[in-house]
Amino acid sequence: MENTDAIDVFTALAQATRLDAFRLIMAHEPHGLPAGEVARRLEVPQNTMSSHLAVLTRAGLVTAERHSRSIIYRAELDRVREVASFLVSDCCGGRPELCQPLVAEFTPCCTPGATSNAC
Amino acid sequence: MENTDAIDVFTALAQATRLDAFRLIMAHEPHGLPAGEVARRLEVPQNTMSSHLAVLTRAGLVTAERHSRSIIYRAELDRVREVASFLVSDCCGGRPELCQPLVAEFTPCCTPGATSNAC
DNA sequence: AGGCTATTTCGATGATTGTGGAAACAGGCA
DNA sequence: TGCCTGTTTCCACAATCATCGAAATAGCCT
Repeated sequence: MENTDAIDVFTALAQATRLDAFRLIMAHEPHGLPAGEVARRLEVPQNTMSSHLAVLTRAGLVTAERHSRSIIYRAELDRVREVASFLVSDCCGGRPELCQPLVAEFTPCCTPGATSNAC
Repeated sequence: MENTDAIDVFTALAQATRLDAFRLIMAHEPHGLPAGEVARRLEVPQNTMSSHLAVLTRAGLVTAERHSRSIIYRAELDRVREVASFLVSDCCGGRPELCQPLVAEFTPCCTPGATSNAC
């Protein structure tokens, strides 16, 4: 993940309305939620919410799919995982054993293909 | 973790210089790095870096400790874990089995006391 | 005390961002 | 076609933020 991608993600989540929107959308995985419903539940005008959803979309945190007249937004949880891994990727100067178990949950032991908790 | 705490963390990381600074400090765990050294390595004036480090500190992402004339900054990786857990805490409306394995690395299986990968 | 180094605080400037009214666009239905 | 609903784009204003020169603070040394 590029540095600028991570900044887009953090910028997207660094705003109260957007953070609420993302968490609301995430709470509705895997069904998703239409844009207007997000605006209504958070009591924000539709056009304001629309621009916030656009920021979340550009950051890769949600995806939009048209369904008749509504546009359904769904969370991209892989993106969260990517950015978390990015943050701790070169922790401790490449000697991860130094900062275990702080990063234990982010890196090898739970990723697909790992064989044990012993990383 | 409060909603506002998460926003402070994301705001702190949503800026190129601060993200670089945090990752640099994290790369020097557990020894830490003096403020001037962070500024010098990232080629940023000391006072500019000082205000950025203040933001990171207020967000709880780093801690400062005076050591003679220098002020040593260290990363608070627990804070990263906290905010990651916060993000996925009510994923899928409290039915986490619906979005496994997306959140597998964040939650139970690798936390202290867990007994297996089978969460 | 005086001088030196490391760091922070103050203050001002230019740039970016959140917000929401108004208008435009897209799709369904009569 | 015309009308309605859901959503986005355009635009402008107020507020917040990043940057950095200058001054202030903190600590060590002679």
